[in-house]
Amino acid sequence: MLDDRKLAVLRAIVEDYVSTNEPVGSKALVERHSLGVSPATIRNDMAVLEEQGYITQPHTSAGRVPTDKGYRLFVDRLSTIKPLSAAERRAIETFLNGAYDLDDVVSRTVRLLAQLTRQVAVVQYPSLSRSAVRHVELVPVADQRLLLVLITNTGRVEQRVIETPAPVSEESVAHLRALLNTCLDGCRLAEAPGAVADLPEQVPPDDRPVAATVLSVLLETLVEKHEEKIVFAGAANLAHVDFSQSLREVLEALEEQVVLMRLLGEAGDSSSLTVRIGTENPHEGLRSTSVVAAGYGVGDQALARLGVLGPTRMDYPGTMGAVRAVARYVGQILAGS
Amino acid sequence: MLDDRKLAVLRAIVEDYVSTNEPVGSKALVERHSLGVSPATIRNDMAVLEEQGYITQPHTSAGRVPTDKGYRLFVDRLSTIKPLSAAERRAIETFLNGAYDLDDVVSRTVRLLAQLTRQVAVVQYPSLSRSAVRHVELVPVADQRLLLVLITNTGRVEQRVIETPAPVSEESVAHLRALLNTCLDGCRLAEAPGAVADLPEQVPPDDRPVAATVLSVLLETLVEKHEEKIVFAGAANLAHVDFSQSLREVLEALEEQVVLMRLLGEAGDSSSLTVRIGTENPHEGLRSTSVVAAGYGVGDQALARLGVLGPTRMDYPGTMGAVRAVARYVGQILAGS
DNA sequence: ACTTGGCACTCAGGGGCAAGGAGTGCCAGT
DNA sequence: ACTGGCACTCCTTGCCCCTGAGTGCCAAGT
Repeated sequence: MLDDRKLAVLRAIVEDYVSTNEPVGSKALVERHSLGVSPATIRNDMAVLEEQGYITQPHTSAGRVPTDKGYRLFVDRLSTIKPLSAAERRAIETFLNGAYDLDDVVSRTVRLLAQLTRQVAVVQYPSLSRSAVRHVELVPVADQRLLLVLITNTGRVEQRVIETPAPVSEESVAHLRALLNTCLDGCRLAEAPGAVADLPEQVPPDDRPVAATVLSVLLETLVEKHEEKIVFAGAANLAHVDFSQSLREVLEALEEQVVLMRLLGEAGDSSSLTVRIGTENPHEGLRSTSVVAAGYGVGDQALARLGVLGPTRMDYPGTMGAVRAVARYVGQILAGS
Repeated sequence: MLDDRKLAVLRAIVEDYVSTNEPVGSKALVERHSLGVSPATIRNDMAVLEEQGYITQPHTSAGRVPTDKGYRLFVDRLSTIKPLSAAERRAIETFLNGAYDLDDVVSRTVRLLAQLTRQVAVVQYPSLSRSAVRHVELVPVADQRLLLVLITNTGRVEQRVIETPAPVSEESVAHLRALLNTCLDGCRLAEAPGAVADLPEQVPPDDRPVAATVLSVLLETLVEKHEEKIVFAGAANLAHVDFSQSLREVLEALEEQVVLMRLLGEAGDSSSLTVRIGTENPHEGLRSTSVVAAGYGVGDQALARLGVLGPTRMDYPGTMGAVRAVARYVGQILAGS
């Protein structure tokens, strides 16, 4: 029902509109792309495309603008992900290689991605529950206070201060620490509750209340909290775009952790690259923005996601290329550290 | 040279302009404020105020608008800091009391301040070099790898992985850890280099290379890095303000850590409340914004600063009240934890 | 020496109007 | 099935004029 030329017309409309930000007319199209037919023919094709809902005109006697549905078709069938230039690859490498801890990796990544795409970048911290334990440390800091430090294989470090119900001896702490490490070493955090289930039994009866407290804090830290740590950068890039809706709504959405989380979507396997266009987004205030997101992680399994948010009128092939490249590279960095 | 009535006129102009965002004329002034004189008189006063540079008119036949100099006079001599309402105080308390670690305190604070003032809030993490050591932990995580964890009296936790030049025994680590804690306990980080200067001499010769490595990493962590960790929130509040300059410039400035740091100014004593108006700001892109900032900390000494950025046309008394209240409260929270 | 009312002047903002131009839909011809 | 021609729509721009808010100045009053 849509022959090749109509698809080519749609592609041309998307490309022109993205680069000029102005409704594109039939005459301009034949001039800028060598379609080999006359404007009138294009007009007929456009009428069909409009009827099917792929494009629309802001008002009679204006050119055409792609609809969300039009962008969707473009992304799915009419475009290919554009690989980064050599210079861009080098930039990623040099910029990310300087990072010295997880915080630094994430903050560099988000700034890099924002700069690369000239849009708003969003990066989720590696999910705790999908990471594995590298080391658990238990340090007495006061009479009835322990510091719990948890280090994951993604370099993430969590700490919590624990108030113990009773004073604990150095030896008890050492014993508990050893037990914890034995139970948990290399264990995925999501499986931690199971791994420590029978731990209390291995503790001397006197220390059981303390052990219970420590365990409950530990599990709470892993499961409940921080699952949703997420940052963004590049808000300045929104400023020169004129949204149909208010810029304020978009900024507000960006400052809500929960919204950001849902925006990136669920982490699937590492290589998944997803595009959400306009109203496909799960948030009201982002009706006129699109999100390009990818999972990243150390192996096949994605630990978390990162992506880019911009106007629906964005350069999808280029953005997808950048997001994919950065996601891969961050994965390598995390694996290597 | 400026009699009482002229000052009253200036105050009225500032207040009206802040609330209406429109140049204020002589007639409107006498109507809204009971000045007891006629518009013509006010006009004469205005002419004087304009000549002296406190107000200006966007164009002939428009009302007057305060200049930076006018706001400065207003802040210095014509206004008093407005205390928060009981409801606002309660809001601060309940919102901040739920925090469970430093990250959480800071992120809650910045969001709270943004909401309270309806502007952009900026909060600097407690400066490392001004904090004191509460505990140093040294954990072997692999054959030639140690994890260094540093806990400060502000609840800040820093960690670094250290590659040692040679394998280290458990005992050596324990010994080194004990030494470090003896030297550093309660010590201000800024004084740490002095405190550990003679530490290598107390280490057995075999362990000296390792000790040296650990020390260099420790000092590097304290001094070099992280000094400038800083966050902001509430960018959405900028959206409905129309800046004379581009919004983009402001957003860009906000995303530069260095600029933010200079914006808040140097931490002085705890109670200092500073206001920077328009061109008094050290950054080009922020010519038409003002910053209200205060130090916060556990004792008299400020550990860091926090503040608010908004258009020069802001409610100074209210903003100053909010910033001061939040700064005090955060200090209490940190001291108590 | 201030203060005041009166008055002429300035200028941004908005409505109305016409010209220009980009783009469309439709139709008849090839 | 494509194309050229043509009438039509309607946004945009520029222009003009008017209105209203606000000013500066002056002369008179206290």
